[in-house]
This record gives sequence, C-alpha cells and structure tokens, in this order.
Amino acid sequence: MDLLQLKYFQTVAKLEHMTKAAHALQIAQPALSVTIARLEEDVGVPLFNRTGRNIVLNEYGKAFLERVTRALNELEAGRQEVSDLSGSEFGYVSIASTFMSKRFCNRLASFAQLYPKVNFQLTQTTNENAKLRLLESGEVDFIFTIKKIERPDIVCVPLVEKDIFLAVSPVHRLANRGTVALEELAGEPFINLKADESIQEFCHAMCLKRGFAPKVVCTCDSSQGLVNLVSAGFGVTFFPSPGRQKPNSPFVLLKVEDFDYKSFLYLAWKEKRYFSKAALYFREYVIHQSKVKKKRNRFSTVR
DNA sequence: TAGCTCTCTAACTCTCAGGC
DNA sequence: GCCTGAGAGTTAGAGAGCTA
Repeated sequence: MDLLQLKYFQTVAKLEHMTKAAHALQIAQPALSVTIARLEEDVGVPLFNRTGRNIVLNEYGKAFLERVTRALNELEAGRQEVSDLSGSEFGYVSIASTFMSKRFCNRLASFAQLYPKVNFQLTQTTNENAKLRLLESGEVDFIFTIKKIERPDIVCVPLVEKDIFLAVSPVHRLANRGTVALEELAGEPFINLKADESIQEFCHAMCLKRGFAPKVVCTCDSSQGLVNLVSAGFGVTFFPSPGRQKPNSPFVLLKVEDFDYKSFLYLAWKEKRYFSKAALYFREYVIHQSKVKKKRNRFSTVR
C-alpha cells in the first residue's frame, strides 16, 4: 500500500466513477482500475460494489475512506509544518464559503497583496452541511458560515452583524417609504435565496404571526440572481445588510417595523488542527478587519 | 437493435533501482 | 556502463449495460 494508491482511491471514492477519476488524476483509466484492484487485494476486501458498469463505495470502502482522508490530511499537515519550520514556503489557505461577494473577494485580494506568497484554495458551496463536512474532514482550514456552530471541537467567531431589511425594486409601490409594516406584505411575491435558510425560516414565522404566509415565487441559487430579480421588480426579498443604503444600489432597502432579527456571518475552524503560517495570518487578518469594520459602522451610525 | 459508454484484461513500453 | 526485474503507465480490444 502506498500514498499513490491512497490518493487514487480517495479520488475514485469521491467521484464513484473510474473514467472521471482517471481524468481528474490525469492518467489512463486502466491504470487506475489496476491500482484500485491492487489496493483492494492488499486490504483484503473489495472497497467498491460493482454492479454492471457502476462502481459504488461499499461499507468497507466508506470506513477505509474515512481513515485514508484522515491519514492524508495528517501527512499534508506534517508537510506543511516541516515546510513552515524550514521557512521554505509560506503555505496556503483553504476556505469554503457560500458567498463570493465583491466585498469578500476584495478582502481576499487585499490579503493576497499583503502576503503575495500565500496560495488560496477556495471552495464555493451553498450547502451549510457540506461546508461543515469539509471542515470536519480537514479538507479546508476555514469556513464562512451564517449558521452558528456550537461544538466543543469547532471555534466559531462572528465577523459581521447584519439587520434584515426588505429589498424592493426602485419602482415598487413601497420604494419611497422609509419603513414598512409586515402586514403590508401579504400577497407580495417573494424571492428567496437558497443559502439563507435561517433568515427565511425566521421571516416565514414572523409573517405567519401577522396572519399570512409569504408567497414565494422563486428561489435563487446565487445572490447576484436575487439582486437582479428584485431590482427588475420580479418580487421582493428579506435582505441582510450591515448598514445604510448604498448610493448605487440596484434596489431600495426598507426598514421593517418590529423586526428585531440579526443575521451574522461567522468564521469557523477546527480547534485541534495544524495551521500553516498563511492560515494563521489569514485568520488574524479577517478577524482584525471585521473589528475595524464594526468600529467604522458604529462611527457612521453616530454621525 | 445499434451505437455509445464504461470497466476490465492483455500486451506492451518506459523508467528506475539494484546488482554485477 | 550494462543487464535485469519491478512497477506504473499506455493502447487496443472485449464484454456488459444503458438509451434512443
């Protein structure tokens, strides 16, 4: 059993498809089949169930994959640690996030300018559980999440606090109002963002309290799609925003009366994990920037 | 049923380490 | 430096499953 076999196995297990895995590994498919067969012979049991032309990870395979992932991550951490000690490289930061907003990307870019030797590995997923799995398996250093994770092995730090506003098109009947009562939204077409489940659950419950269920006409995958639909007047949405209306905003934000929900963005990481210098600097940078931002927001509110 | 796709096997090549 | 064996890779082709 060698590292190459384990890396090949991990890829096949992930994709459950020999040809796609071979393509991903940039080798010919037969070479991969033979390697997996040799690994299975070595382990002593089949790791995949082969039915027809399909291969699916079986119970042995699942158990083995867990160990292999842990072992490979541990080796990678070791490599990183030795590399840090020798000062031969700065390392990389791996992040999973739902949103790749302009502000988020600018923040990454400014960090990259500050530390040009740092490499980034970004994973975008709208699924909060998928992000948590990536964090648990050690595939990423950090996740940005809107769900607070309350677990002893995971540290979860709030970065951004946002109020919930109602976003409407500039030509909407309510657009010139500074505030709006929830009751006035009965019958309005709502657009939801897939990733914002917790906000939607709260808003849905609030609407029910006021005697109506929000009429959801569309659920968007991307926040840009949501912005485009709302600004085009296709519907309205509950929108988390850290502060005031931006001058060039494509939609109008209205304060909702008696609506005291705060949305947070958290940075989360596994407590007992080796972090490269790059990852540590990144964590420090993000937390520091969020504190600076909070101070600025307080100052602008006072003004 | 034909055509396509996928996995696997067989035969071969290439590279590299070890022995002389 | 040459030979040899092991291992990892390639291509070609067989066989089975899926789909229009």
